[in-house]
Amino acid sequence: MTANARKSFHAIKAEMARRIAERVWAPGALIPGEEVLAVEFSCARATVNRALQELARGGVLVRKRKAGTRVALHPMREARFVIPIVRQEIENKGGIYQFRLLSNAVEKAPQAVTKRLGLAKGKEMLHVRCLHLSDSRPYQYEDRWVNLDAVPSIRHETFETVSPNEWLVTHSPFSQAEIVFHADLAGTEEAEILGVNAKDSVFIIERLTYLPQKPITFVRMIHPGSHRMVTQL
Amino acid sequence: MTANARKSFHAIKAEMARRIAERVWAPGALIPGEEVLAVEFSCARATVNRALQELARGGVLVRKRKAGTRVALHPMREARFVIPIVRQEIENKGGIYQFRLLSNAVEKAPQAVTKRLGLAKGKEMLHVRCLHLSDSRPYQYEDRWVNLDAVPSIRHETFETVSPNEWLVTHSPFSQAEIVFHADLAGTEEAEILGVNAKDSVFIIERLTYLPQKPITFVRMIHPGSHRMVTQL
DNA sequence: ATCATTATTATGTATATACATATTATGTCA
DNA sequence: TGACATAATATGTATATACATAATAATGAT
Repeated sequence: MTANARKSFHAIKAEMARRIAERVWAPGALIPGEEVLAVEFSCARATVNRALQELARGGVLVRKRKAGTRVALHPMREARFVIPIVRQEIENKGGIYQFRLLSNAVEKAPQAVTKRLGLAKGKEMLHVRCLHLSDSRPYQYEDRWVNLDAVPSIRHETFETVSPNEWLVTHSPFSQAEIVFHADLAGTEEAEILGVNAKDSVFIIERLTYLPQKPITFVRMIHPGSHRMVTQL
Repeated sequence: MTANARKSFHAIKAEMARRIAERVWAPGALIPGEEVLAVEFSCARATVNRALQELARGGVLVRKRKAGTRVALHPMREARFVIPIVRQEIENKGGIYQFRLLSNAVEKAPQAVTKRLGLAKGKEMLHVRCLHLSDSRPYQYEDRWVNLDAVPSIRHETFETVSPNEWLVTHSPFSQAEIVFHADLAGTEEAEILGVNAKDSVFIIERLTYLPQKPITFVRMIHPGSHRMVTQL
């Protein structure tokens, strides 16, 4: 049965992962070539190749042409966070989602923003601030600056029914993004909006999005310090 | 030239990404089937398949058998953080790495730890605390509990030259892990160790690692609030 | 010996083909 | 009409084959 069992790349990948986990293939060791493994697993080289490539992408193997494949010495394993829109995030956790628009105006952007986006100092941008609530309790304070040149149509949006977050997701694509996580202390304004004490810790996610050569938006998403971002790997 | 240009799945993937970004393929829309695309790009279906699968994995496409492929409506794009060992992280940033062992003893683990790992309350575990420095300045305070049943050989390790982090990476594999990010205020002890003021914000990464059915270790990695985790996508 | 050139080799990718599988659409019978 | 079996279909995967590419090893000329 095992001899002629269906040899899917999943099974092969799993078996190879096991060998790595159980040190049959030790860290740093060179593992057999694709041809050899294909014979061992009695499958096509392409199948082995796919399994190996996925493991390499996961960071447990390091592959180099001609040099061969070896077990990663320092498994810089990648943690993958899925970043959904806030509404989904809240609803997935079983909360009731609401949001409150705090302000929506065209203003001169502060230098911190224009600099990050590579725009001219003092540029007029759309500044939208809103609060996302889960079960009527503050969940995330969103402070967003939008480049009007990139998304001119946003100028006439009122954000009465749809949050800027969601509006942008469905109206403005992006091709590149930079995400930063860090911790900070709540300022008095932030604290008041989030309903926490000033000088409490907050968890901040900053996101910059671009189209090639065109900055679109800079958001600071501020969570109370109790917020937890979880991922499995 | 374009007609007979080499049609790699990379190019095809890029072109499809462009179409999605520029709304040629709108969010939620059904895109052509693999066969059709293969004809359009004049390549094999397998090549189109690979491009589509990678885009689906990135979260911009949603595929379902028989139903076809459509552009994700709410692109829950995944952010991928590579989590290297601290030493590498510091050295990559051009800093000089050092670490200081703060304590290393077998103790009864607090309930917060045993509970998270699914171990018996009051279990004896190895408790190792150390400080990682970048250019002689505190970078990360590592507070770790290790399940001695899973890694008995760690008992006799002194961690004089190699940090517990690195020791475990090279001596104990894991197959599953859970990672949590959050923000908090520094306690007096943490503040002193990290050289920051008590009640300053700190950025905390918690990691639990397991082998199937066997908890290995629980670590709290505490950074000064100024720490930033960055990723591109 | 040193350096440039060439062969070798392991991985990377493309292709045609075949079959598997999940899901939807269809049709049949009660 | 509704329940259930059946066909149709798009994606998913496996395979043999061929060639591309990167990196190393071997070779030869100076």
